[in-house]
Amino acid sequence: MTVKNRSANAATRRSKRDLPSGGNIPATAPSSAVSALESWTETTTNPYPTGTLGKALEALDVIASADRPIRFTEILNQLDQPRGTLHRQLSNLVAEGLVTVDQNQTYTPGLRLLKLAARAWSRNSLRSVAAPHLMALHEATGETVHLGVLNGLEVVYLDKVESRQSVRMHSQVGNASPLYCTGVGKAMLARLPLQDAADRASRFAYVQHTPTTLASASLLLEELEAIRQDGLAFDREEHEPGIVCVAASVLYPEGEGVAGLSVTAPAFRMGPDKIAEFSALVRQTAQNIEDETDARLGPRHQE
Amino acid sequence: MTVKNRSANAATRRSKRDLPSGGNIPATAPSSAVSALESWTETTTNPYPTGTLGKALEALDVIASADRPIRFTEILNQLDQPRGTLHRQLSNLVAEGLVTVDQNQTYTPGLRLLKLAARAWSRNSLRSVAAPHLMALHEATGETVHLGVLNGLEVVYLDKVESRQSVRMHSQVGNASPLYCTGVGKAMLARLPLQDAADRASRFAYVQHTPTTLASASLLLEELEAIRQDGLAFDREEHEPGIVCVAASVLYPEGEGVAGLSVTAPAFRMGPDKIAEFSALVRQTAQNIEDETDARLGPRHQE
DNA sequence: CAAGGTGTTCCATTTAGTGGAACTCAATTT
DNA sequence: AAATTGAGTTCCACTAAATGGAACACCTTG
Repeated sequence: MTVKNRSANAATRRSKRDLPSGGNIPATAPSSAVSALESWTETTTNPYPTGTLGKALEALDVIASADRPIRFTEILNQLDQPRGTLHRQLSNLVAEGLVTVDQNQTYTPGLRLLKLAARAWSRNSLRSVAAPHLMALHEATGETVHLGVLNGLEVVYLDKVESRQSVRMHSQVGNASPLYCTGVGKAMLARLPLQDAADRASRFAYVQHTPTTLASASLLLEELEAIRQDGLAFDREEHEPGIVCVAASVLYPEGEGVAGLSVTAPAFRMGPDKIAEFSALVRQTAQNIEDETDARLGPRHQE
Repeated sequence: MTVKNRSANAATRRSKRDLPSGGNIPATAPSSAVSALESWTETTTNPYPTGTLGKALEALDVIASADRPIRFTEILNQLDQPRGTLHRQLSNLVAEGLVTVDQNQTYTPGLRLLKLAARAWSRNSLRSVAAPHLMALHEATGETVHLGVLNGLEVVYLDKVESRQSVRMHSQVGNASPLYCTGVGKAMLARLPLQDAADRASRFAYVQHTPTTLASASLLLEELEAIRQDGLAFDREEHEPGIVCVAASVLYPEGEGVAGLSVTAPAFRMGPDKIAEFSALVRQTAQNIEDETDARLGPRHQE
């Protein structure tokens, strides 16, 4: 076979069929080693060979990332696979309901994704434990409350409570943001083992979203130290201009590691006084959730 | 190789590798023929060979359907595949972030599902066109408003606007309910070609959720006729006791076919007078959304 | 410490995914 | 109207990759 320049695949496929390091299924994000699972978080091509599944998901990712129904050839161009192959993969995705085609041969994410995610979400234990606490925090502060979990180099938001929900209702759930410029992100980073936090810190792109966005690993690490001191992280308009937040981390024992929660508000509504007031509430809420997840799992914890 | 009684697989695999009927990728749910894609909606094993992908998704489905983290063997029992095979499939799912394992070797749906679904949802064109209309309908009625789409034998809810969102916030988005006992479901069925509606009607299980649940295909078809007359469907406590709703269908031209929307409320708050009042609003809202999706696609519609 | 169960790894076998090329069908162009 | 391009689909020999039986760890339990 002619190898051409199929860089992605060539780089991807390892010798025969060995998994990350020996084939053992690693507990997800063990929060100490740089997890094998972070791969798909980044924009680079997945470095681990998951065979057919990986290919199919690459296609699915392209379709999901497109901001409109996307044509066959566009997908082809972004993936550098042979036409025949891609076509069959798409057939399969369509047959499985993960993707939808309409008459104009344009592809859109399918409803099955929604169904799967809805079940996943509603059964997520951290989320369900946290929900009432988030609600209480929202009532106490009157501001928007977020719950997020650490995922590679991102926060993925699991839940959100806001008053003026109106049009942008579910906007955040399932969304992902960088760790280095969000309150929840920094709170979670600070909770990681030092080495792990440093590893991740070294891998961010440090896109300057606003004038106050942290611009380098060293600045970030310095701030993490402060966060460790009092258990609170702040977003000072670092991600979106005019938006500030107070955040704290939650450790939950079910192996997936670190989560975080925050109260977010426009800067004009949340001055130093309010921040001080909310800080205690946020810290307390994080503690409550952590206690409850601990309790749920029972005292089999110290073994 | 010894074939054993691997019924699922045996029944699944067709001769060599032919797709549903010749291999052409069919436009999803063409709302006339019984679509190939309904398969995964039902509980029976997927009758189409999607090879590895299909197998992996079966496993994912099992994990997502479980109401708690599930162990390896439990999955194995539900799937009837060799241990080695299942193990490798799970490895792949984990490596791709679709599934998460914790220390106790229990499997949970992964965050990637949420991310994918969130992107799918936020970019869904029907949903985004409909959102402001749903909002308006909610303001006008003060009651909960749903948007759902037809998917095989189910309604999948795409959006929801309710006032007392509190704890059960996103509960419905992505959820699926049967067609025959929901307002949206019946409205959509009535909008299908007669033959198609009859086909589907013959395939429901007709579980008696409440005393008023329609109990047979003939009863359903009769009611569909009435719904076609005035374009409105009603749920008279047919799915949940004490809950009624008024629904109408929306045809949207992007190939996926039929959708529906409804106003839902407790029966005591929505008597005959209110129903009459809301009926007009519901009908009008459906019309508005339909017009707007038409307009969006431009007048290339009659060709 | 044997017995049973559960999870993981190995490897020869063969299935099923691959991908180059040929084909079809439109929409353009000459 | 014939010729050209380009997008989507199909075909099929080739081989990579999935398979699955069996052996291996590692608990837990009697």
